[in-house]
Amino acid sequence: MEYNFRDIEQKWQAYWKNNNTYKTEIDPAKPKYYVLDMFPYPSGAGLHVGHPLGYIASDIFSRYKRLQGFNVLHPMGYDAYGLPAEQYAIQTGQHPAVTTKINIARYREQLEKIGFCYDWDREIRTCEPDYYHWTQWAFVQMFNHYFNTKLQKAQPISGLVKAFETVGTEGIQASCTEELNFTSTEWKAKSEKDQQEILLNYRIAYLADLKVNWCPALGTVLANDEVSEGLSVRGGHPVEQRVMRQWSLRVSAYAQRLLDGLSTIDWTESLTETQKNWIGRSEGAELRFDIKGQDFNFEVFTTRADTIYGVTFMVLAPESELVKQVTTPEQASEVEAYLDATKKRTERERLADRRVTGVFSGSYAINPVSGTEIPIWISDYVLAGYGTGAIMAVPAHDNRDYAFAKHFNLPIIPLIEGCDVSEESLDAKEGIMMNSGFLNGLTVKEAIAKAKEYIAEKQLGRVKVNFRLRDAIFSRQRYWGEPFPVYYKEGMPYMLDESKLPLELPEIDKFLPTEKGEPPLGRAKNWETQDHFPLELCTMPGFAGSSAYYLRYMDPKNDKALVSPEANQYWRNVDLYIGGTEHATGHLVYSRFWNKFLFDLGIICEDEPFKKLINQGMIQGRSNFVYRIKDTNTFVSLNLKDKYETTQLHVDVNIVSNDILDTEKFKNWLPDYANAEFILEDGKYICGWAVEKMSKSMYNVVNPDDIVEKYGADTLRLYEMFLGPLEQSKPWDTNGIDGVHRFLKRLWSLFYKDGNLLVSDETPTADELKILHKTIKKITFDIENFSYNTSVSAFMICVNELFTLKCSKRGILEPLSILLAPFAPHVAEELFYVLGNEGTVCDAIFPVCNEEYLKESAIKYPISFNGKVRFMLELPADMSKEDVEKAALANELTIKQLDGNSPKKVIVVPGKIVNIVL
RNA sequence: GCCCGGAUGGUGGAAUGGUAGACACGAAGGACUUAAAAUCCUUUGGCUUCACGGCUGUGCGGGUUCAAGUCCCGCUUCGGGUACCA
Repeated sequence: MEYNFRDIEQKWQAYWKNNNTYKTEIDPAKPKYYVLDMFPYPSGAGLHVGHPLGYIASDIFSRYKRLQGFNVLHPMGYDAYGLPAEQYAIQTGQHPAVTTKINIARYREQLEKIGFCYDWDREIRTCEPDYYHWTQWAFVQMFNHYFNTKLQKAQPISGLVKAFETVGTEGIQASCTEELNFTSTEWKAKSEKDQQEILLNYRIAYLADLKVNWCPALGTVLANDEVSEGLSVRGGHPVEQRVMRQWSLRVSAYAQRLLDGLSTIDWTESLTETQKNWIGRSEGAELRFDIKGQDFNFEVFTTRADTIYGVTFMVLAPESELVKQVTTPEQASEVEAYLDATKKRTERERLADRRVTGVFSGSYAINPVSGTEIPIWISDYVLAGYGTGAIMAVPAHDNRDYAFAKHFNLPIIPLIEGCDVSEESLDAKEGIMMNSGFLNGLTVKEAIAKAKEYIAEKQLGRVKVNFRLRDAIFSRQRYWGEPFPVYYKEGMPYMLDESKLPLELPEIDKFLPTEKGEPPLGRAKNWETQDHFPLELCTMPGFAGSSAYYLRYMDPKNDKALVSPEANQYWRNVDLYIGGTEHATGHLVYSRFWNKFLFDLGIICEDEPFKKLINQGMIQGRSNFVYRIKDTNTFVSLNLKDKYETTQLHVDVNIVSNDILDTEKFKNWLPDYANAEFILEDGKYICGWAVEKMSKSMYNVVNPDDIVEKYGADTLRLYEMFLGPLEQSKPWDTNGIDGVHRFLKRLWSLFYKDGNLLVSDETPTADELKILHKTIKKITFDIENFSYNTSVSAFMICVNELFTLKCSKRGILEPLSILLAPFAPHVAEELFYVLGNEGTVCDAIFPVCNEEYLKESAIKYPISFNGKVRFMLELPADMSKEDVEKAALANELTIKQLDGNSPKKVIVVPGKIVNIVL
């Protein structure tokens, strides 16, 4: 009987479905384990072979944990809202809900073919009302809470209102957009509208006028992580800065907790680093500068308080509100012109062209420490959104200030002994201070500390921590997203009552903005409350639905709550999360924020959502090339191409095998090539190759369905793991897949020969047991360490050795089939079944290594001289160190090597090696 | 610029400081076959030797060590992230 993977895989996939093998329920008798994949966006292109890499890895771990007796939660769903479906809808008129449904069906079909152990009863789709009900609900909670900076947690906004009523802003410790000051009397005197406006300054979900990334091509604003180098991450369209009234989430309030939490979770170092940089904590001082001849002052943030004596000018961001106040009448027209010019420049232009630009405001500030007068300039190299939007410039020790000073011919005062600032600034925090009054003679490090102390003591400012992390802009002027549960009364936003949730996405006639330029929801009929208050026209961004989806899997059908306390307390949080690094500063920040917020509310019991996180590498494409001789339809094989003048052309990798082109398929591939002729080498056409991004245009996309069709799901699973370390990026190269398939056939041949079952009940020999237990040990270790490529090797070695011994004994093959089940579940099920077992291999018990079987009676010692191995010497395993040394020295080959000399030293590592130093 | 991660045969890759190249692909040779496929066996880092063997070898240059792909220092180079963040 042949290894008929098609029948086997069909049979067991049907069995799993019919027997609910992967249905998961709360079971207090068992320890839980939650394994999660980053759920996919169901694109129209379907899955390519890169997608399953992480899914296979998590599937192996899920199955392994189950075999070890854990109650494993391993769900899958779809991140179903998003731009591509809507762009497609604009082009074709096809409703995004329809295309999304089709795409999901395709994904599901592809995923099922690979044999994952997902509990499909828990599937979620972010675009379904019973799911986004809870996205909207969470938003309402964020609106109703503020962040208490003293408690470092979210608190009901009602508490803040109470405080305003009794003491005003006195002693308020709340994260806010801007510092406000008013008394309780003032608060009470305000209109409802004004009070609401003030509360927006504190709410965790708030509406505010913000400088945002506006993408005209997509017709929407984007969050910081959705923009890279002035272009939208999706589509690569230019992005410009605009001030718009937008919903935002006060993620920045959680900056410190997001940072602290990183040390409590087991993520890769590179990922925690990326998040740390994104959060960007910097410790420094906020320093107050008076303005000459005026009765107001302003503050700057600096991490280099030690350089206060080197400040030769100040710079304000063009958007800073101070600009108006400091501009003198004489400079007004020049400043005006500059502001106009900068406004016209897009973010991209500013980044591409780093010319030094700026204008003098006409005013002078007073150095609070030295008392000197320093000019105040305006320049776009200072960002309005960071710190106070104003800086003190120290050209000698900051390269940006240096460039500015050189350009406008401003003084440069060096502050470090022996430094040369004639060509460039000295930015490093090292050296001994000079020209710095009370700081002279100190090291930079000491000076920073002393200066901060001084500033605090003299009340010139205060010690301050700044974060780079910004609030997340939460409005999108698009259709295909969650509607906000928001209506407007006198222009102020109010939340819908929870009983009105979910607020369902309405139908519209066209997926485009209205003639008035409103978002697409402006087209919806009766888009208002029962009392005729208008509803919000924006929808939520992509990360809204993905921020708490892992919680919903715990209790996906609950219509009373996001997750019940029982389900949450049992499943707690994700034990193992596998996905790509591209979410490092987006989803993985927002999810942690969202989780912490719900934790503050007592809805969930864990402060961090993902305990352990592994990033699978990207699967790159491996493109193949053919070489057409110029002006002909003749193609020349790779190693002969240099003899001709050729053009390199991409060829579909699916008609190439082991870099050999199927010339007949090539002729049928594209009409142009129907009459192609070939110059072959050794009767074959060899293609060139290169590693490129996997994309349609490179003709290097490989569909997992094709691999499953040709080799079976088990081969695909094993091969994807065999390709290399999980976390490493690697090209998809089908060249090695035959070896993995051969392995399965060889395994099969231990069970069957010529259609007869070979399995016997004979007692296994010591050698056979050693092979088995060596493999158990290795596989267990490798799974725990996610070293799946070496596991596959270990299986191959095991089967090769059993094959050599012609071992078909049940006592070996049965544990082996269980061991293999996480990796190749279909064939494992079948083999487990033919061995006479009932039910599924999923309910078996993972074999445990018995060290007794691994004991060796003899060890082959490599005998090395000065570290170079010269020969092997077999000695009893229990021989003492001294006896090993004696035996090694007494050996005639040693005597020959020594050549009459006596060794200087002999190193014996018992069980390992002998090194003789000459 | 800054922060991470790499660099090992023709290819993918393996190697708790202890025999570098496991396992696999590819290639070469052979068996079976009318033939092909499939399967099985042998060889396969480089140089050298009839052979035993020897020399050399993990991007480059140093160092630590009885022993270095592995640890340390200094480079080269390729990926990834991030950036007027004061």
